[in-house]
Amino acid sequence: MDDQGRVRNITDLARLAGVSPGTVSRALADSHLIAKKTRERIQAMAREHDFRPNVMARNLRIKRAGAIGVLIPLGHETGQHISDPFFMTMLGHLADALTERGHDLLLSRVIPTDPDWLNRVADSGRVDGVILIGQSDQFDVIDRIAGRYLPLVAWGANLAGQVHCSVGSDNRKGGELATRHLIERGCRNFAFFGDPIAPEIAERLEGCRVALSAAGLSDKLAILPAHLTAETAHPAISQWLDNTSAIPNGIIAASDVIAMSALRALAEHNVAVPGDVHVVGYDDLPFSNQTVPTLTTIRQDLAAGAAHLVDLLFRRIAGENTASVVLEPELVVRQSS
Amino acid sequence: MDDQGRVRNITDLARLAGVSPGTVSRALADSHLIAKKTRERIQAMAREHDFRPNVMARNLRIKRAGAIGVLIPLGHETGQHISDPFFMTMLGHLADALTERGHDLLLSRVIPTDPDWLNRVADSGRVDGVILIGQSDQFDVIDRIAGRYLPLVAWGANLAGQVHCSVGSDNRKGGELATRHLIERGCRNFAFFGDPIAPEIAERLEGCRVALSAAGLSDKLAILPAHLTAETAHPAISQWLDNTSAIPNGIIAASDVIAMSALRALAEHNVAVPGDVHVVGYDDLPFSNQTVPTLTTIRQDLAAGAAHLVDLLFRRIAGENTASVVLEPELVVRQSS
DNA sequence: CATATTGCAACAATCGATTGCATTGCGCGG
DNA sequence: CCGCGCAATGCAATCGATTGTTGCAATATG
Repeated sequence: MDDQGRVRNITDLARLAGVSPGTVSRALADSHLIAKKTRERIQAMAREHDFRPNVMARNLRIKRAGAIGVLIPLGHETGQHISDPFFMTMLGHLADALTERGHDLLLSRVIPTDPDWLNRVADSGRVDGVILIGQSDQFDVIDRIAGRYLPLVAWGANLAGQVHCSVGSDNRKGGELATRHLIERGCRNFAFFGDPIAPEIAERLEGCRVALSAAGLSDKLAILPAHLTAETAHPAISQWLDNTSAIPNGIIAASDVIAMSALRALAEHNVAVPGDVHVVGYDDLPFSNQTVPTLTTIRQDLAAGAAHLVDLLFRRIAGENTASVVLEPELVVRQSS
Repeated sequence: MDDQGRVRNITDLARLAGVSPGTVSRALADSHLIAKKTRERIQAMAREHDFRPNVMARNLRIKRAGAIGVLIPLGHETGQHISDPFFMTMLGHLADALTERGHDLLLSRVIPTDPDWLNRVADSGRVDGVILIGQSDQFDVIDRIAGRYLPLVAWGANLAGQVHCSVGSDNRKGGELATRHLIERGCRNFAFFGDPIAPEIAERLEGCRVALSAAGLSDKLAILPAHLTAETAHPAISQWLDNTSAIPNGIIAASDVIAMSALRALAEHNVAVPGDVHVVGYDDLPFSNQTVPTLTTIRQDLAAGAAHLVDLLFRRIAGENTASVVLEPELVVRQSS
C-alpha cells in the first residue's frame, strides 16, 4: 500500500519507460542492441528509483549462482569454534579474493553428522563451487565427492593418491624445520602438542619424527595428543606440565593457538621461555608476533594459499581438472626459541 | 554427454516417476495432499539419484532469499583486515545463530567508497536482511538507509536519536568501569589508546573522561588516537612510549587487540605489567586470557550480542520495528591490572 | 521507384521450482 | 445405476530476469 509507486522489477520499469521488459534488461546491461538514447534514459530512470535487478532471478536464468560456498568442517574438535584465528585469517583472505572476482561468499560452519553435509551445499544450486577450510577427519567423504563434483578445493594436507584438489603447505617439511631448529638451539628433549587425527597434524608430527631420528633422538619425544582448541589447550597443557616428570626443553606446537596457550602455561609454571624451554608454533598467525615472548613459528603463507585456492577453484569451475598445490613452509625465528 | 541419466530438476524426476512436476514438488515437501505411498516412492527416488531441488528457483518463487548479508564496513582503518579477531568472533557466533534459523550467511567485507555500498547488498534480492558488524565511520549512510529498509541491524554504538537498530554494549559505561578500576588500583596518570573516529571508541573515551573527572584527574589523560589495527598498533605504541616524557601507570586500550600490542611494547621497554603499569583492554576476546600476563578487560558478551542481532533481525524481517538493545559491559579482572 | 540493408525494439521461450484451481477416479448412499 | 463427495493428481500461472528470433521502419542502394 505504501509501495504504490515503487519499482520492484524490470517490468515495472519497462511500463514506466514505455518499453518492453526485454529492452530494459538489455539497456541496464548496456547492450548495444539498444539505441544509446533509450539506454541512457532507462539507466537514468533506474538510478532515480534506485532500482537494481533481482540477482536471484538473473542467476536462475543464466545458470550461475554468483557465490562460492566456504565450509569449515569441524569433525574432530567438536568444541572448536569458527572464531579460531586460523580459520578466520584464511577466511579474510578468501573474502578478499572472491570479492575481487565478483563472487559472494556463502559461509557455513558444518559439524558433519551425516556424510551428506558436503552434497547438501554442493548440489543446492546456490553456489558455483566450494572451498573447504581444512579437511578435519572427513578426508574420505571429501575424496568421494570430489570424484563427481569438480568445482571443489580444500585447504589442507596433500596425501598420496588423493582425488580432491588441495592447497596446503608441506606439513612434513614444516614439522622437520621446526624440530631441526630446536635441535640446533640445543634442545634434547621434546614434546609435540597436537592431535594427529587431522591429516595435516599427523604430517607435522611425522616430519618432527624424521628430524629427531636423523639426529638420533627418536626416543626423546613426548606427545600430548589432546584435541587442542583455544579454549581447551591451556588446561590440558597445564595439567600435562604438572604431571610430567621432566619438562622437555623443546616444544613443537601443532598450531600457534596451541603455542600461545603453552607460553602462558609455561609462564605460570615459572618456566622461562626461551631460557628453560624453546617453543615453536605453526601457522604464523597475525597475533604470533604480538605474544610475549614473540613466537617462533612455521609460516604458512595464507594469503598465497587463499589466492591459490580461489584461482584453482575458478579453473575447475571452467572445467579444468587442476592438480594440488603444495606451498613451501618457512621458519620464522622470533623470541620464543 | 556423461550426464545422460542425471536427474537435474524436478521435471526429470517427475518423468522418471511417471507423475507431474507439481506432484514431485509436493512429495518432496512432504505435503499431505499426496498419497503417502506416492510420496515415499518419490522421496526414495530422489535419494537414490541424490537429487536436491534447486534452492535458487525455490527462493525466487517463494520470494525469500534464505540468506542474511553480514557486512563488515571498513571505512576508517583502511588497513584493518577482516581477520581482526573481534570481527571473527562475532562472525562465528552469527554463523551459528543464523544456521540454527535455517539461513545462510553471505559475507562481504566492504570498503565504502561510494555511499551506495549498503544499498547494493540490501536491494540485490539475494538477502532477506543485513547485519552490520560495526558502524565504522558510516553512521550517516547507515542511518539514512535504515529509514526505508527495515531488515537491518548493526553491532555498535547506540547514539541519541539514531534511526537504525543497533546492538552493543554500553561503551560509555565500559570506559568508565575500566578507568575506575585503574583508579582503584592506584593509577594516577592515564593513557587511552584508540581512535575516537568510530562512535563506539568515542563513547569509551567519553566514559573514561567521566570517571577521571569524577576523581579529579581530568588533566591526567594522554590520548594516542592513531588508527590501531593488529598490524599497526605495536609500532605506534612503541614509538609513543619512546617519545613520551613520563609513561603513565594506567593504560586503557580501546580493544583487546590494541591491549595485546601494548603488553608486548611494554615488555620490550622493560616496563613491568602490572608492576609499573596497569593495562585494561576491551572486548574479552578468546585470546585475552591467553596473553602473558592475562588481560584485564571489559567483557562484551558477543554470544549474547549475536543472539540479539539475529533475533532482532528476524523480527524486523517479519515487519516489526524493533528498538535497539544495549548490553551491560562487565569488568573482568585478570593479571594485567 | 523498388528492393536490400540496417538499427531498434517487441515477443515469447526459458531457468526450476511452488501453488491455486481444475480434473479424475473411486467409494458409497439413495 | 446415478450422482455426490473426497482424496489424489495434473495443469498452468507465477516469481524476475535473459536472450534468440522476429517484425517493423528508416535509410541506403541499384
